[in-house]
Amino acid sequence: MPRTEDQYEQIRESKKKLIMDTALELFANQGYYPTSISIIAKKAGISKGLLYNYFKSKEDLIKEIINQGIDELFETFDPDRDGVLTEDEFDYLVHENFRLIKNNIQHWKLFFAISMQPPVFKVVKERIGEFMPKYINIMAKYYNKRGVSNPVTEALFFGAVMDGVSLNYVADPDKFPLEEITQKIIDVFSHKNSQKEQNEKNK
Amino acid sequence: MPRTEDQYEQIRESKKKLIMDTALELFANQGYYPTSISIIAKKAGISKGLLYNYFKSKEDLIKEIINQGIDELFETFDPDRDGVLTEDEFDYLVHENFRLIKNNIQHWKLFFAISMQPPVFKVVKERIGEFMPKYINIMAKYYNKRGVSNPVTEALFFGAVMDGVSLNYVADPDKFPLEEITQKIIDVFSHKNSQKEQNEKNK
Amino acid sequence: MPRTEDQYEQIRESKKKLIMDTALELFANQGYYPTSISIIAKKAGISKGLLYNYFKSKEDLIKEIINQGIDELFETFDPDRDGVLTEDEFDYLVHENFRLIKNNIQHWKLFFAISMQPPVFKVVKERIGEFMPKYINIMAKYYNKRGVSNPVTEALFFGAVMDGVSLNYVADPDKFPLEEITQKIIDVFSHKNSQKEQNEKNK
Amino acid sequence: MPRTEDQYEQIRESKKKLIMDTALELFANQGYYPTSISIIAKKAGISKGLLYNYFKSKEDLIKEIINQGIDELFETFDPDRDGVLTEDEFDYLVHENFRLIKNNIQHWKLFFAISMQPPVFKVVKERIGEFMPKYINIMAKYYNKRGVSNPVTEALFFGAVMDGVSLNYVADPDKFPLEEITQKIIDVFSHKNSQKEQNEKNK
DNA sequence: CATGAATGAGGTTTCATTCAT
DNA sequence: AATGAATGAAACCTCATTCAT
Repeated sequence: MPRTEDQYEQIRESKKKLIMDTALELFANQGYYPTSISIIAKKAGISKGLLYNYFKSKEDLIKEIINQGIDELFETFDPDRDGVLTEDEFDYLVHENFRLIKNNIQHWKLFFAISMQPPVFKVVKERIGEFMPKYINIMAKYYNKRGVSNPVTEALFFGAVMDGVSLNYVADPDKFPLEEITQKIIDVFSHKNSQKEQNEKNK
Repeated sequence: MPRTEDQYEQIRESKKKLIMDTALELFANQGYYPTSISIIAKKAGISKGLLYNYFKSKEDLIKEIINQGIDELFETFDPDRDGVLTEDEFDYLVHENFRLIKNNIQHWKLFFAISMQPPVFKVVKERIGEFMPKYINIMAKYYNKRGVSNPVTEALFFGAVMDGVSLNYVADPDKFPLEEITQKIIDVFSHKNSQKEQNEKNK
Repeated sequence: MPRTEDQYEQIRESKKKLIMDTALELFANQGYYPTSISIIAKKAGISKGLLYNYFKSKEDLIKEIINQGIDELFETFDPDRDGVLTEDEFDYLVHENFRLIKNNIQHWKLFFAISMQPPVFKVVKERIGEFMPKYINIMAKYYNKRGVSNPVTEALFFGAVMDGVSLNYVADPDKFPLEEITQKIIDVFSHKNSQKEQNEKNK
Repeated sequence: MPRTEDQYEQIRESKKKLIMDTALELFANQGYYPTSISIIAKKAGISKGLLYNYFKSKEDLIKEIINQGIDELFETFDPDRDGVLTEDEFDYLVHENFRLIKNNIQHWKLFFAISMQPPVFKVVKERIGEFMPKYINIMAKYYNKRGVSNPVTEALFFGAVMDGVSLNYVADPDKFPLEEITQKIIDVFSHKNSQKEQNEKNK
C-alpha cells in the first residue's frame, strides 16, 4: 500500500526545508559558486539525485532560499496593511527590522553575503522592484504629511540608511552599537517634530 | 635596435592595466566565477598564456583589482594628511567619495558584489582593519569638537550611511537621486550648526 | 465482492496495453533514450513503480513494443500458411503491407523512427533472422517456378524494395505516390508474364 | 615563440578529423546515446576537455559528421553538373552510390540509424529538402526521354529502391548480394531498351 | 614575450531502478 | 496492486592552469 498523500506531502515539506537550511548555511559561509551540490547533499545526508527531486537546478535552489528571506523581510513593513504609516508604526518598523536581524544574525549574515552575487542579485533586484512602488508610496505619504521637502528622496535615503546599518551590524555585530544607532535613525528619519509644527500651523 | 628597459617596463605596465580593466568590466557585469580566463584574454586581445605572465592565478588577478579600488577609496579621506578634518574637508570627503563611485560604477558594483565572498573577503577585511582606527580617530575628533554626544557612534553611523547610499546608488544608478541625497547626508552629518553654537559658547 | 481472476487478467492486460501505447508514442516522437521512464509513467497516469510491475526494464518495454509491431507485419505474409505463394497472394501481400502502414501512418512512422536505433535494432535483426529462412524459401520457390534466374537474389531485392518504399512513404506520406508505386512493384516483381511463358512452355 | 598560424591550423585540422573518425566508428557500432564522450576521447587518445575545444557539444559533433556524409552522397549525383543524365552516368550513379556505401559502411550504418532521430532528423530533412528538386528534375527528364509514363513517379520509385537496397546492405553486408542486385537495379530502372525503341520510332 | 592546444579534476545534472510503505 | 521518495552511477560539460613551441 502506498503512503497517503498527506504523508508524502509531509516528507517533501521537511526534506525541502532540510535541504534549504543546509544550503543556506553553506552558501553563506563559502559563497554560492564554491559550494558544490555534492557538499550540500553530503551535509544534508541525502544523495545528489534527491536534491534534484526538490529543486530543478542549483540556481533554483538559491532563488528559493533568497525569496524566502525577502518574504520575511518585507513582512515587517506596514504590518496592519492599511497603507498608512503612523509614527508608532515607523518606530516599530525600524526596531522590528533590526530585531529580526539580531535574532538570527547567522541567517542574515549569510543572506547579506550572497544577495549581491550575480545569480542571486537578479532575483533580489526583481523582488525589490515589486516592493518598491508600495514602499515609496507609503513612505512618501508619511514624509509629505510632515512637511519634508522631496519626500520621495527622503524615503530612498531612509531605505539606503537601513541597508547600510544592517550591513555594518551584520558584518561585525560585537563592535557595532546597534541600539544607539537605532535611536539615531529614529531621531533623524521619523521627523516627529516636523509633524508637531505642522499640526500647530493647522490650528 | 632593442628597446630600453624602461620601454619594456612601460609596455608591461600598460598591458597589465589593460588586463585589469578588461577583467574588471567582465567581473562586474557577470560576476567573478562566471567570468572565465578565456573570455578575459579574448576580450583583452591577448592569449591565455600571456595573462598568466602577469598574474599568477585568477585569484591573484581579482585581488589586485580589489586592492587598487580600496587604495583609491581610502585616498579620498583626509586628503592633506594632517589628521584633522575641517568642515570643507568633510564636504569634500562626501562629494569625492560619490564622485569616485559615479566615475567608475563598474568597479564598485564588483566591489560590493564580491567583497563578502571568500576569496576576496579576507583581503577586504584586512585592508579595512588597517584603515578603521585612523578613520574613527579623525571622525570622532571631528564630532567631539562639535559637541555631538557619542562621537564614535556618530562616526560609525556616518560610515554605515555612506555604505548604504553607495550600495543603493550602485545597484540602480539611474533611479537613485545621488545628488540630492549627498546634500542630505551633509545636512545631517556635518553638524555645522553645532560647531557654530560651540564656538559662540567658547567666547 | 472480489474480482474474478479473469477480471484481474483483463485489467492487467489493458494496463499493459496502455503503457505500451503511451511509450510507443513517446519513443517515436522523442526517441528511445531521450524518453524517460518518468515521463512515460506520468503520461500513462501511473507510477514509475507500477511500470516496473509490468516490464522488468526499459529495454524490456521497447522490445515488447517492437515485437508486437513485427508480429503484425509478418502476419501479412503467406496468409493461408500453406507455404506456397500464389500470384493472387503476392498481390495481396504487397497491397496488404502498404494498407497496414497507410491505415496507421503515425504508428509506423514512429515504428520506423526507432527500429534502427541500436537497442531496438538488435531485436529487430533477431526477429528478421528468424523470419528470413521461411520468407526466402517461399519467395525463392515462387520466383523459381517463374523461371527467374537467381531467385534468392530476387527475393532479397524485392524485400529491400518493400523496405525502401515503406520508408519513403512514411517519411513524407503527402508527397509520395504510394498507389502508383504499388502497381509498379507488382509489375516488376510478380513476374506474371514469366509464369505464363513458363506455363505455355510446359504445355 | 608561438607556432605559426599555419601550424595551428594544421594541428586543428588533423585533430578534428581524428575525433570525427573515432566518433563515427563508435556511434555507428554502439549508437549515438550509448556512446559517451569519455569513450570517444579515450579511443582517440585525447582528453575529454580537448574534444570540447573542437565541438561545442555532443550534438554538434554528430551534426558535423552527418553533414559531411550528406555532402559526400550528393556529390555522386550528376557528376559533370550539366543537368543531364546519360545512360552511362546512370550506371555510374548506381555503382558509385553503392561503392561509396561499401567503402564506408560505418558511416551509412550510423546515417540510417540516426537520421530519423530527433537531434539529427532536422538537419537531414533540411538537407534532403535542398537536394530533392534538383534530383527530381534531372531524373524525370531522363525517364521522360525514354518514354516512361509517370516519369516523376518512376524517379521517386527509383529513389526509394536505392534507399531500401542501401539499408538492407548496410544492415547485413555479408549476406546481402549487392553486386547482383546492383545489376538488377540497372536492368529495371535504366530503361535502356525504351530509349532504343524511342529512337527507332523517331526515325 | 607570446601562443593556444592540451589537460584533468571536478562541477551540474539525469535517470533507470529499488523499496518501504 | 500501487506509490513516489530515494539512490548512485554515469553522463555531459567547464575551466583554471600548463607547456611545447
